[in-house]
Amino acid sequence: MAQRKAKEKVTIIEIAAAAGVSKSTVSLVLKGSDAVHPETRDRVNAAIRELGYVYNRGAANLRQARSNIVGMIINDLTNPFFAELAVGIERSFQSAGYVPFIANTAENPVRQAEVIKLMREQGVAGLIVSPARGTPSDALDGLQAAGVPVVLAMRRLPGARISSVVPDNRRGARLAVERLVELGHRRIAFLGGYADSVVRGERLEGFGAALADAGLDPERALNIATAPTRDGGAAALESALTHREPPTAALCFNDIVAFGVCLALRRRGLQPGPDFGVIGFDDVQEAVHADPPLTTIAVDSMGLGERAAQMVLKMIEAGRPIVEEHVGAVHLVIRESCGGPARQGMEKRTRERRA
Amino acid sequence: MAQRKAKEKVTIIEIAAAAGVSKSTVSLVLKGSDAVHPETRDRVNAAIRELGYVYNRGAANLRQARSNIVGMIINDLTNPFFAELAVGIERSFQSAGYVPFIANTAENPVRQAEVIKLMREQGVAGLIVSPARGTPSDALDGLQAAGVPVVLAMRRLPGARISSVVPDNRRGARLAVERLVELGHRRIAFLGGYADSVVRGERLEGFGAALADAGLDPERALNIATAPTRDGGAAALESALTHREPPTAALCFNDIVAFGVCLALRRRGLQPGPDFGVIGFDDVQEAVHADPPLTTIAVDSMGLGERAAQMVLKMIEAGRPIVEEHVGAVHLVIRESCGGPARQGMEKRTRERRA
DNA sequence: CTGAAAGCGCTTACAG
DNA sequence: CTGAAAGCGCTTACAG
Repeated sequence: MAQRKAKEKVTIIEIAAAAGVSKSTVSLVLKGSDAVHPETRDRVNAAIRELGYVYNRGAANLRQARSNIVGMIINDLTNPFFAELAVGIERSFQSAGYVPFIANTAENPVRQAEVIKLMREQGVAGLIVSPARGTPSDALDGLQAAGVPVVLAMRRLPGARISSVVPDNRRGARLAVERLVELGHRRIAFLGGYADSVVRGERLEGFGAALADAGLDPERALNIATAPTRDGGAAALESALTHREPPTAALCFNDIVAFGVCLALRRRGLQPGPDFGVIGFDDVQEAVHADPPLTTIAVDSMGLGERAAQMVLKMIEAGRPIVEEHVGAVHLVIRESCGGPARQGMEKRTRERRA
Repeated sequence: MAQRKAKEKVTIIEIAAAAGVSKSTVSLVLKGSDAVHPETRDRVNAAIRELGYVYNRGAANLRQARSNIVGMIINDLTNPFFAELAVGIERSFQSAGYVPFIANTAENPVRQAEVIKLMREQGVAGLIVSPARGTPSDALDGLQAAGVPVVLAMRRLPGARISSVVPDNRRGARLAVERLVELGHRRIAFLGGYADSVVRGERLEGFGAALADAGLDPERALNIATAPTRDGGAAALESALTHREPPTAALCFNDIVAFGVCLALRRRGLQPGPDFGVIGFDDVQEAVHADPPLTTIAVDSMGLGERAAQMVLKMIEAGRPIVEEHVGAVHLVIRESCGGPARQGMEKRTRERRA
């Protein structure tokens, strides 16, 4: 019995006794109230140090009926793009005095449901979720109905009335197409990504709109859906090139797909850039080191994470749900994979924030 | 007041009333006790569903004096190598019925100390930490003394009596050197990584021992410490090549450094592999897609994560600290960057587990 | 500025 | 198999 824990747990009662005050006073000191005499405060703090007191947040939260823990649920933590989102979120919450907990769903909606339940049982004050693929649009309804602030990050849930923070996918795709058109391309394909992905839908929309604005027919543009992987990208390119009117350039669903496209291109002896224009999406860390360095649409995932956290914080403060959609700015980072001169300046601007 | 939360919180008291039983019975149902009459159980469960009851883990943990939350503290979540570790840990804990929470320290020992404190206040039943660079060896002493199971992952803390799960760095380095020697190299350098890193020390030890076994003088081998980054790798290579007796191959501190070395090599018109042997360490996801595909030492980070979780679980169950060191197997993955024929078979074996 | 008392939502013996 | 009572470690009015 005594060996279970090295020490008995010390509570505010012991602290109160040691400092010669009441529990209430200790509690006030703990929360930094200035209604306590400085000398008393020092005495209490000394006792806390001496006895090795550890604050019990569970007990505090129970009484307070509000917790300082917030959660974030991420679809794929091994993907640096989402890991950065998580880090941005974490940072904002931490500096606001909240305790952020991260959970990973590995793109599994079932696991996601479990994690949501757990977070709720843990009494989170708010939640940010980057939903797993295939998340039903009512997955967060229970939480919302219970008054827990929720915001969606990176991926919207069609049909759900939930705040979201997503990059401007349409505009990003448009910027890419405009660049390609500027370089003289007329047959531009959209390559890779699952057909049912909401994000892909948005990117495809921007793609089509930009094509139309350039006087090109979106209907005739090749649109090939595949897994959002390197292999998927390679397969998409192969398929595109067998077309009777093969494209001369492509906007890829994301950078990973673009890497696959470049790979397949080189396998065929074609050089990404001069021989076939390739533009990615996301500007993952690898993009700048790829061969050739990838032209892509930069999405500031860490910044979006911070924004999402701020939205949750705002709702917690307001004490009521606020539904708002934040669409984050994106910009074209010109490197070498789309042909034309690489402009070092733009690339620097994006990368420096990492340091 | 009524608008703060959409619903009043429903507790087991309401459930008990609705089901016509006492609180205790509801509690038993909640924990799946089989001492409750099936019919009663169903009645309680129905009430739970109808009233939208949410279990309050904080309250439960308070009374139980044991919690089901476990924590993991990761030095750099944006590094996929560590993200995979986290995912492995999470998976094991989850299937054991624990609620794992992840926190990121961004290699900052100060932040790490805060996070440790927070986790402790939250009442974690156990903790896994992949320590930030520069973590003092007594950083976890408080937790340990309080009887909280702790295990170190990936990085040991010299001088601390804490369980750890780390890859076999010495053996990995040895395998790499043996391969290089086998390919005919005699002047082999060790490139990159911070000089004060414990991991680097271990890898360097294996490097030296293997050199000695091959009849080469470890003292004469070039050993250049730099930041563990691409730039660091490139700089290390440049510096190595200016040496009066330049190496013909290198074992790099990790894969990222190796990428930098390859980059610098190509910049000089040298081809990694045929012209200069390069071996990395870790086998990050990028390694297989690099140009050329990187020969490296595979470290199963997800597997190490699972192992670390099991150790924590074991300690929780035992109710007392157990100090043990697990050294995870590593193996050489031969690709193209070290010259010689690439053996596809071996590579496959490593990669398939990801799927 | 400080103290006594009640209560947050559960679990845990202990009766029955 | 079920119920009444106490208690986990805090915070919160409310007195003084």
